[in-house]
Amino acid sequence: MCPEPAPPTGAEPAWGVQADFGWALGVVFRSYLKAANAAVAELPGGPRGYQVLAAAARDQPRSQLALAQQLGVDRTVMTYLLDDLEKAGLVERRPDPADRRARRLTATESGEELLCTLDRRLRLAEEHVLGALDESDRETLRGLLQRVATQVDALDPVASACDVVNDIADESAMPAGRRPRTGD
Amino acid sequence: MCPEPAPPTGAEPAWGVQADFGWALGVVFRSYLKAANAAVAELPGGPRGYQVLAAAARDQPRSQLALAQQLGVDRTVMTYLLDDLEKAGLVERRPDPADRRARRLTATESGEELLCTLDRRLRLAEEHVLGALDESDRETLRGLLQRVATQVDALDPVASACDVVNDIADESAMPAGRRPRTGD
DNA sequence: TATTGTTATACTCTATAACTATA
DNA sequence: TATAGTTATAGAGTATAACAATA
Repeated sequence: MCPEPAPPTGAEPAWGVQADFGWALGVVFRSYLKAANAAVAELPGGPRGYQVLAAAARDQPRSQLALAQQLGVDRTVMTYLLDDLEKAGLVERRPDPADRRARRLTATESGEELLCTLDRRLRLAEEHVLGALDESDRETLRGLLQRVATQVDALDPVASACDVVNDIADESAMPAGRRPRTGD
Repeated sequence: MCPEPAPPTGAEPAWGVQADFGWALGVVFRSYLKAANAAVAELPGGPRGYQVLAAAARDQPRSQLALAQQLGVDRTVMTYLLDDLEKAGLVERRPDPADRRARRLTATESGEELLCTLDRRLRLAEEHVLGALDESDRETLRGLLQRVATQVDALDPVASACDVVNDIADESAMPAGRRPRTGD
């Protein structure tokens, strides 16, 4: 009395959770995160630090806040991240001549060098995670993820996907008597 | 002097991070996580609670520990999760007749009902996240993720991907003078 | 008055260690 | 002695709120 996510073959034992999108996405993400973590372990801030460093080197963000929003982190976290990266001599905070409240971000030479190395390692980590696929399928997966991510990011760089579910929650009938704090 | 991830077209401003696999994967994952969070917000333990409930209903795990390992969570976390789910009357811990240390897990009727509803909502959340793709591309993406996840999960249900990077770290030349605590 | 960035504080999540009851 | 489960404690990561400087 519930269509169950329909296991691919139906013969294997212990399917259940394993058959769904969320599970697969989570496994792949955590696996990549683990590899990426190891790849950039020496960098203050880990993978997040990498994104900040990469943005500083290539996007030359106009302010800490702008970068924080672009990466979907709190602006206070950005402060800590930059403190550590600057202490390590990888990025610099420079005053914005146009707005003395804001700070421009740039990568030092040392930062750019390190970024090169990290890029190479991350590429290897990525290929390790995608080990199950041949090059053609990897390209396809990368492309599809890119399309989804781009749209999601365009719709709402950080939040999104959340309001929708409020509608979903209203639409779908609850098992009666169980409908706790919605504003939680 | 560094091959840079090669922006797709090369004309757009502010590419950088946006062009890489890790970024796309992270955006998609967080977006789905947010939607899933909202979809199962009323369930103790959120998405993790859902996975436990689903496993209890469909896999009938032989022990808490077995399920914890299958889901990649600490066994202490499993205790908290089950405490809350049991308190809500959704799952039951029953003594394993074969091993009086272990507990069998089953979903209550109330739990199965709720699971139905949540499955439906998660399906909607998933489709919302994949809004950029037509049905055919969604199938492709699901299939590819499934293949990658299955292999990753088979190689190492929890860890994996980590040792590899130790090799990577050795292989790749560091910018000299910068090679902090490896055992961190 | 609103905004950028910083600091201090509190909260959540997760992991660690110690304990029990079984095997 | 080793294992399943629980509990208590500590740590990392994150968010909240208050503040200073500037717009």
